Amino acid sequence: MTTITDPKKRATIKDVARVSGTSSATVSMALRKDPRISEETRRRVETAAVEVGYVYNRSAANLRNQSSDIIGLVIGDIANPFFAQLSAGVNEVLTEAGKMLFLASYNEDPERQASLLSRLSEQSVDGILLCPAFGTDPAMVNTLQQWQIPCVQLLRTLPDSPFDYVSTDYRSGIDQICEHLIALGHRHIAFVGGDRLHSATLERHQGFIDALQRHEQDASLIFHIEPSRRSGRSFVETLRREHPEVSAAVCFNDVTAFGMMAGLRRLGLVPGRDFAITGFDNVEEAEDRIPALTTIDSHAFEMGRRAAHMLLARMEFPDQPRQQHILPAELIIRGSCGNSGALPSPELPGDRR
Amino acid sequence: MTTITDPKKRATIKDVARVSGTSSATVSMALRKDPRISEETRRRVETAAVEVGYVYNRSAANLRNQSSDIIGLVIGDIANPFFAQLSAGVNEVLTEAGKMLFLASYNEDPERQASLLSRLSEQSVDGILLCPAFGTDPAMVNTLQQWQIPCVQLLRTLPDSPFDYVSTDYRSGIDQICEHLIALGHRHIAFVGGDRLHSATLERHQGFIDALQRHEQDASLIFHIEPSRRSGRSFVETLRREHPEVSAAVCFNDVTAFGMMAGLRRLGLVPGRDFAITGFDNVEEAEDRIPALTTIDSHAFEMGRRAAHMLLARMEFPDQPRQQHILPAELIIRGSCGNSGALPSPELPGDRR
DNA sequence: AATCGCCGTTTAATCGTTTAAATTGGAGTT
DNA sequence: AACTCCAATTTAAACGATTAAACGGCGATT
Repeated sequence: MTTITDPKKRATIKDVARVSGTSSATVSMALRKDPRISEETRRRVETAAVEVGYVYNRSAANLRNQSSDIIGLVIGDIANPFFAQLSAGVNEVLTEAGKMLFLASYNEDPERQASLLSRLSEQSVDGILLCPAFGTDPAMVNTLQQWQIPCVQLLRTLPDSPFDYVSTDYRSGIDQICEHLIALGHRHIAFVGGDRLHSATLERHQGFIDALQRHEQDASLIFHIEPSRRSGRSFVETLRREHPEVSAAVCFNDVTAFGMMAGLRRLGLVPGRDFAITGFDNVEEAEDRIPALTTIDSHAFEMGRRAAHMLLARMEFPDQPRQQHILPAELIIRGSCGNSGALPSPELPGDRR
Repeated sequence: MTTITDPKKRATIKDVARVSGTSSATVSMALRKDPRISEETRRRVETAAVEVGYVYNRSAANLRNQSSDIIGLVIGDIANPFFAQLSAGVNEVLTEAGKMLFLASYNEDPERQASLLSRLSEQSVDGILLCPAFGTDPAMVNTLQQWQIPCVQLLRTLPDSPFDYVSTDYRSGIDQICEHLIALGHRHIAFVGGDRLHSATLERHQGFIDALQRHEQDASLIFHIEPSRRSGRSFVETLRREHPEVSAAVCFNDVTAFGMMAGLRRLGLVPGRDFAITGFDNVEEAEDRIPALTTIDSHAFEMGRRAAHMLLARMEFPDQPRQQHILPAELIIRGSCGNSGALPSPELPGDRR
């Protein structure tokens, strides 16, 4: 019914101009509701746009505007529930702000990270949320600065980074956990998990060492296994064999703790009674495990939201002073360390019979 | 040291042309290693590009090429570990193919889905991976077709959809589960979870009804609660009160099953002994729960990979016949239904004392 | 009646890359 | 010497939206 030049190609503002009897400039302004265009013309343009099935071409607009309304989210692994939660928080804020999200998951490979970052700069993304890989080339910081893309860093630091930063207080979190375990009477505590020594690992180590030394305990039992369920499970045997005196394990994160709990059961030990286990993150599963896991809430979703807000602010005011926000680590005491009032309890009715 | 016109603005092929003493066309071709450009010139161009800090401008290239090397992944909720796994699979294949990934998570809101899809078309994405929301306007299918964007549908069907499709055999999965439960002697079985009646829910219902009717059992106990941990947990009480005869629950997914297991414990019941529970998905947690969860593996990661491959194929051959791939549902028998040889077992050593 | 101002619209240049077509400079043929 | 051919490069025209500047028309002012 309409006069589109070629049904194969998508309609442009010129087509809309032709059908509405105006010029392309008018169409451009009308569609963006520029007050300089009269109400009446605007309506005419709008109906014409619908009629020809006009679809806004952002590539063209981006080229002209030197911007894209796209944000890049650069993370280690989207399959990790922690990052997934974080992404959901980021997504919520950015959707509201009308931005699209590039998911750049580099699988903990710094080279892939580098190529993803280049790609983002080629796309003229308006901003980057970066959780840098362990092994990131320190020169990357300069490169990012040269690109002049607003950037907020997450969870892991980089040497001499000038970027805004959002994280959880890992050090204090682990410190609190250790204090809790020491108060419960544990005298031989191990730290388990964290094979990549980025800041998120080192800060945990620091918290561990601080607390143990404060109480004049041995802080040398740090084991660098991959922080996963599988590794946690198989590591238990090694730990029991080589360090039978250890009565409590501070795990890098919740999944490592779950793995260790399973490993203990396999050896006939009951976590929370025969051995204390703690986690970090407070994923959903932590609450209804048996025993429920004592852990630190790291507020992944909220952190994603914060970081996104911070990036939007940085985009608006590129020259404002560097922002930094460390979310407090919140200790959540449940049953996995025993003697805390949570064990034995109705959570384990099966054990009673 | 170099002659960039304005240090504020990023260098273009023209800058590279000037510095290398060639033309912009030569630069364009040289950088893409077009064989028409001599080896020597290419090298000259390449060093000049590095010298001026040239960054490829994809907005410009996209405009000219009418393509973007971007794929849109449209899903319900990235925080859902199932979708997170799926995304990881998609990401793996697409990264390898040099595509970027738009994460479009619509939070189970069909309107947000619609606006995300428009946005994707505006961006001229090269393809879309769509897991459609419950409540998707049936006209959306036509709209998508008009946009002429290659599209692969995931997990959920749409009426009269012409798109390629990848999913798991939900129906057969639930059917197998029911057969298993019936063989174990259960005579009053409930289906729990699935508040949105998209195909992924209806197919499960169908499997449930098929199997139960085949054995002349009552197939009417279908409860439409939100398929989450929390809902599963609180639903147990209702179920026990209103249908005390029910001895087994077929859950919509694993997390609902975990919730129900926790709910049972709270009532002093031991899942796998006093009541049978099954899940769907086989998330990591299913394996080291106590008791371990009998479930169906739905291969989320692999499904993501498949869908991505299918989309790439569709992009290459837009006119090939419609592809469809239903991954077989694989029943994994563990301890949560009792009497299956898995209970009592060394998995529950704590109970023995 | 001439001038000014203003509103609504159009003209035309621009963003940076790609590519069909034109051009240049040799080498090879007759 | 005049020709063709070919390879290597350049010219110039797109792609579609944006926007500064120009324009036309009309009412108000002097």
